[in-house]
Amino acid sequence: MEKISSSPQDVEIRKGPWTMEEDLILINYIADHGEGVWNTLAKSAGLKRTGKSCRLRWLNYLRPDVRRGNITTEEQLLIMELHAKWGNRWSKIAKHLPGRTDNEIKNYWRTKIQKHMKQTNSFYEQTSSGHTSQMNMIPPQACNGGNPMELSYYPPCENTTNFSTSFATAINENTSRLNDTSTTMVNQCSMHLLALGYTSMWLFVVAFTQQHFAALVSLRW
DNA sequence: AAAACGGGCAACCGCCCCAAA
DNA sequence: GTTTGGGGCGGTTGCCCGTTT
Repeated sequence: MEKISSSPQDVEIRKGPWTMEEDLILINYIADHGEGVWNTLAKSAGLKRTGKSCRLRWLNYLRPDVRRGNITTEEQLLIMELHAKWGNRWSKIAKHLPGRTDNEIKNYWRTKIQKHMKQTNSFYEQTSSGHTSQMNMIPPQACNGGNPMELSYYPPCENTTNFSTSFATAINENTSRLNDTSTTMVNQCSMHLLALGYTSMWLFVVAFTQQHFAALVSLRW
């Protein structure tokens, strides 16, 4: 597991899990000197680790304000809402959850929420064939600011109020952005019709989700 | 009891950005 | 204007451990 690699300068770099001794060295060094240039810090502290490794260990695990333990329901909803807004911008999302790290949120999303969404998708495939594909086809800019002309996969969202707000905002932003760039009336009309299409589709999605909300929430996380 | 499997999570990797030289 | 080094970030890997067969 733990391995030591050597560079041409014969500097041993440790990899793998951190030991308690290493943790203590890092904590004590930062307590005395504060966070500085991480590469320099690693050398000065006598740690045979890269600066990046030290930084990661400190930020994700050793920092005193790191919150450990289960993600609460409030945090869970916030993560879903912010992910709907920003996509996989984990560090940005983490800034809104005090004490939580981007790594933790990322892991949580991948292990819990993505799993749940797969369950939800299979539920829809079983109960309403034909609707699932529409559920998943919403504009990518609602989550990541992508090309409004492209449709892509996005998982269904239970928090319809928050997500519909962000989606509506995205539609408005997108429409105004298109207005800025369109040079002809024809193009503008086409873009408005496109946005209108998205809005109609979204209204359908909301209605459909509300109709099946009881079934949705009955699914275990 | 033991092997297989799967989930959770810490840690690493590679890319990108930015500031200083 | 170019180079270089540090930091930040998202994606991925691999180990540990509990559960299932």
